[in-house]
Amino acid sequence: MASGKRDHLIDTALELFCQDGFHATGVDKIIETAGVARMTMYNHFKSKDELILATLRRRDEKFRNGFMRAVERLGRTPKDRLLAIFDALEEWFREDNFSGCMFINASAEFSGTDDPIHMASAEHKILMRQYFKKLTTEANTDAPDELADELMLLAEGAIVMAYVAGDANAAARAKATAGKLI
Amino acid sequence: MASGKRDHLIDTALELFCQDGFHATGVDKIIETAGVARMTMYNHFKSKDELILATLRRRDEKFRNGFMRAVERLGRTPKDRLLAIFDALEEWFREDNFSGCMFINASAEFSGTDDPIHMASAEHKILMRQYFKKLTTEANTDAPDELADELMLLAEGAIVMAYVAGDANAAARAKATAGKLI
DNA sequence: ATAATATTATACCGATCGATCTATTTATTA
DNA sequence: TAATAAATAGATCGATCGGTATAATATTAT
Repeated sequence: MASGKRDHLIDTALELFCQDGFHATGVDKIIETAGVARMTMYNHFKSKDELILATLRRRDEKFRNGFMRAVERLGRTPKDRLLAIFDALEEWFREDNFSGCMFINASAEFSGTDDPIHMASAEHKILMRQYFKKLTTEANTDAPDELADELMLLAEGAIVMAYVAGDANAAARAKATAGKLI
Repeated sequence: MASGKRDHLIDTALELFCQDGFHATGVDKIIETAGVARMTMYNHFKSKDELILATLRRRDEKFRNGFMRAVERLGRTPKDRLLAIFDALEEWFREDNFSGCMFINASAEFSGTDDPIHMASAEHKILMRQYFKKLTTEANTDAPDELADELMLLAEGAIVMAYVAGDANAAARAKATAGKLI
């Protein structure tokens, strides 16, 4: 069980980073919450930034997998799944610990385009767009590329409105708008 | 000129907060960059959070004014101005110091819905939406409320894609999508 | 000119930041 | 059981954090 501590550290940091942000979450709090010695953390991660990158990788993996499963659950046919995107968003927004998109938040704190953390966030968005394109392609839409871009804009817009403006109906409105475009 | 120092402090902090974020920007750096004594800052602002709130108020004022003037410049008729929204976004995205939406970034660092800073960010988005509704109403569109919401989703989505994913064409694609909805 | 106000520089506070070192103990594996 | 690796607690580091106290200096208005 060599990686048990490492996994636990990532999960703990993931939760704290989502709750309070990256700069606002100190290493002390992470290791104390994880119940792990300080050097254990620095054995697994060269620096706090490396730990942040590890949490982003895990979040991307967990989030995208969960999102894809939600879309498949909420939409039976390939065409239904295009709109199910926004039902999945709705479920996400209504989670009691919803704290926006971790990657948008990470980009906000690490603004440099060349910053590895910012780049990891960009990569996540690109992967989400790829998934959207897969959905539009499987649904046999004309111009699947264009539609994927449009769905992406609506989805990201809904995330911002839900989180920043506290708009609980953002997902539903984005869904209605997507319906017009499909 | 009692408020000269205060204004200068706000402008300086505004720039630094946009560049590096809120938690990452220390009070020391702000006063040093502004060329102002430490106590001068604490005479005008009770705390760093108060200074942050002041910068957000100024940013909201400056940004919305600038945005409205850009829309009027880029679109002659009320109907043109609906699409000019996205030309204004395009200009913004192409600024060399573009660092995303300050209010989205602020929400990322101050996640509590009841946090004054988060609430100020929410207010900005609400005011932007109100402006969009004014535009859709003046353009005599049917369902101006609904269209304003849709334009808002597209605009926010474009901001995220431009900043996080570095998508330079996000504004243009949002514009094309808006064209279908109008 | 005088009184009130604003701004200055500097020292200081306790707390926390990220990170390193050491020495000891606990697990794992050979 | 012996050798190896992982994890522990705790001290320590220099730097920075947000915020305060003080006393001298400018500025402003009466």
